[in-house]
Amino acid sequence: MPMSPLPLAPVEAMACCSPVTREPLSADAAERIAPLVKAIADPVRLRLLSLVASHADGEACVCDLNEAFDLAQPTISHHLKLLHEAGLLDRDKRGVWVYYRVNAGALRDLATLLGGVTA
Amino acid sequence: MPMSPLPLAPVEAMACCSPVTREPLSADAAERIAPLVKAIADPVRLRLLSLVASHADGEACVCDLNEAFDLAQPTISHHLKLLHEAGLLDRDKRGVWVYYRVNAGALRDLATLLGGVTA
DNA sequence: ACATGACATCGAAGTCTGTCAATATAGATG
DNA sequence: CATCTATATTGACAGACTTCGATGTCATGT
Repeated sequence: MPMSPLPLAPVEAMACCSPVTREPLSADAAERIAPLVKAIADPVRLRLLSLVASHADGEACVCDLNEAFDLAQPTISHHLKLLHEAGLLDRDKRGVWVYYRVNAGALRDLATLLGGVTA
Repeated sequence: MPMSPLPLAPVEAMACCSPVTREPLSADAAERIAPLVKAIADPVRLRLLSLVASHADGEACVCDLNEAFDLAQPTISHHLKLLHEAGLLDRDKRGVWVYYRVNAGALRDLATLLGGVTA
């Protein structure tokens, strides 16, 4: 399938980076940004993101992540999928294992968007 | 009621400010932070926050906000309540009108938390 | 006192979300 | 090929979320 019209990950579709507090967000922009924020609006996904980000080598195997939670494996898999689809986690399959690493740019854009430049 | 044990707005309950990407978030911390993120994980609330923040004098009357949306008044009222309860919007009733303004500190803490210091 | 206008609260309908058990897939190994 | 192991997908269910119309509250004006 050569360059088919894949749905962009939300993070790639962001107008990008003028803080939300600078000028009124258009309805369209809000609709594009909200799913990104929603992706991290869950305690499990926050911890997953945090675990992957702070893991040695900047990546973590699903097997490691599963152990960190008291949840069924499909549940973790589901949350990882959401984070991946939002563009916040990159996926890399090596052999039988799957490694996730954070998309630093995406996370930075998100922080900026939320008024980061207030400093 | 003198200093009764009011439930803290989520933003006041944050351990505060070490970026999510620095070290693994504890389950407790994640449970405290997630509701805050959830508060802005909706297109309408994102726009409300943005409208209030970018409004002249840094505050906006509910009457102004209602007009900006194609939604019923109770719906806007509901979203404003959520933002207020999360500690992101301050509420100030003057006469018949109610004015909301952003809690800049809360928003900044949130941005920092999401890895703002990545720069 | 009564009416009006601004905003909040309530209750209900429909949709979305988080979770699990069961099952599928796909690489490694015997 | 058969099997085991790591991860993903499916289907189902309970609870949470968004929205609305109806109603309540409170300050102001007549």
